[in-house]
Amino acid sequence: MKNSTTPPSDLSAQIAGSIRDAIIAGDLIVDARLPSEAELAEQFKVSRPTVREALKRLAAQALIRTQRGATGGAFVNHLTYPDAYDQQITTSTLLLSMNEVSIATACEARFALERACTRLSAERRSADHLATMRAEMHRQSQPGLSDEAFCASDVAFHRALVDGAHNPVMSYQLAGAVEAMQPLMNMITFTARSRERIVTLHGQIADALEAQNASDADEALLALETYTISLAKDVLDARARR
Amino acid sequence: MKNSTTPPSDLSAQIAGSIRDAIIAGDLIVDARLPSEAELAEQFKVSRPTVREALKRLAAQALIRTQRGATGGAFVNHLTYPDAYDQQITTSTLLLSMNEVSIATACEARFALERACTRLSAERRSADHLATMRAEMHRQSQPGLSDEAFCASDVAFHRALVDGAHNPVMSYQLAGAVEAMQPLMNMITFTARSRERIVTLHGQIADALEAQNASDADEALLALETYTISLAKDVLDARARR
DNA sequence: AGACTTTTATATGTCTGACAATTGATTTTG
DNA sequence: CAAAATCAATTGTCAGACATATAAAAGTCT
Repeated sequence: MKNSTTPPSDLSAQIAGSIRDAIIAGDLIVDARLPSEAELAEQFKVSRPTVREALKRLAAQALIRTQRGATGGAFVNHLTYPDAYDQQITTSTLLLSMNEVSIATACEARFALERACTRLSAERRSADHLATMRAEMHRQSQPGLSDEAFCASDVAFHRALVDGAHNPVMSYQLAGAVEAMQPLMNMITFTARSRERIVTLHGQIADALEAQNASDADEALLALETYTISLAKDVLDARARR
Repeated sequence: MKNSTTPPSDLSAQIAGSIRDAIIAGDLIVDARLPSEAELAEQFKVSRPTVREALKRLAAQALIRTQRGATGGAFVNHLTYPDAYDQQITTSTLLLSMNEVSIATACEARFALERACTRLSAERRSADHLATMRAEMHRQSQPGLSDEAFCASDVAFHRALVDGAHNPVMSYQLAGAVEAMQPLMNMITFTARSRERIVTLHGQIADALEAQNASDADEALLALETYTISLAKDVLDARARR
């Protein structure tokens, strides 16, 4: 954690850094109101536009929110899980798309992390989660489903698996891993045959969780990982031959 | 992933969203130069300060970088792993500190995710990673080490464990989980006795990885999780009695 | 007195116009 | 031809102004 230092230039970055540090250090607690832009400008000896640029930087990270009006101003934001999800997903998606991460590497990470949930999910999954998983499996079985819709349903299935662990921190961490994969997965064309196999494996996972059998779920996830990677490999090979 | 919509207000947020979407969609590739601020202002029918606020938002998320001078401008940034780490850690730290996440929940998530690495780490760990782990264990054994330094060394140990999996996506995902725990861990006072126990468990983990025995490493990690949670519980109980 | 309306103060949101600083490209010069 | 001076384009910063939203205060009517 050393993102507090800023290069000598860029006053707005320095100011944003100062305020961010104050928030992280706890000097500014949640819902505390920052001084007005005019006051900040005076404090930091800069103009208001510069202060505003700094505040926009913080707003982009969901660290503060602003409100207009008489009692308005910039307030330290309560970072909610959905806020954090969004950032996590945006960052992860871009990271994968800009770093030539192979599908194999991404899949390996994703399924390894998902397997981390099986113990807890097998123990704690509620009827709700099982129902969601079954419902998504049903959707995945429907003919005429577009590849994109199939992938979206796949994500929903796995989200239910992860959420079944009833650990919000884990759900948050894995949201990025699972959802960021979607653009990569969308490159794959799913045949009727491959969909059938995937749904079968999903069924095994759901069954194992319902029976609270973590190791069976692990095994099915591992098989799903292997199968997904082989599907992706086929796509890439076909593309290379072209 | 639905962070593209923006509330009707806040022109700079709308513009930032437009550009962000263009980047994510691939319309703007890495290192592509955006139009100058003046041109963007004309395109979006707003003033330059408004455009600048939008660009600062994107810069805060490391989506673009700016350069001054004749051939300067805003360029689509190559999001590197370190960039992503920093954001991940900042977000995770704030999320934990602002949502009354119990130490037990955070620990559970962290160790579950770390156990996801043991299979791969046991298979692929290099001599380098093992050496780092041993070195950190040695540091942790030194008397007179502050609690903070002990925690920092603990983080380094676990980072080596995670990096041993040789999967950068996984390292990135776990950087947040491990480092974000540090502020929580810093609340714990480590006695000589508890340090000894932790180092022993670290030794078991390192030994298991060296022997490429994943399940032993799993077991040691589980024991470490249990022990860490019990230590934290003691601290909280003591604080509650006060 | 109490409820509704108007005013007012304060804050952010946006615009205009200007100048400073940086930096690559161009031109000039030795 | 090479080094130095100049130029041009672009971001960084500033000052001042007006627009707009919003809650509190003041005023007004019943």
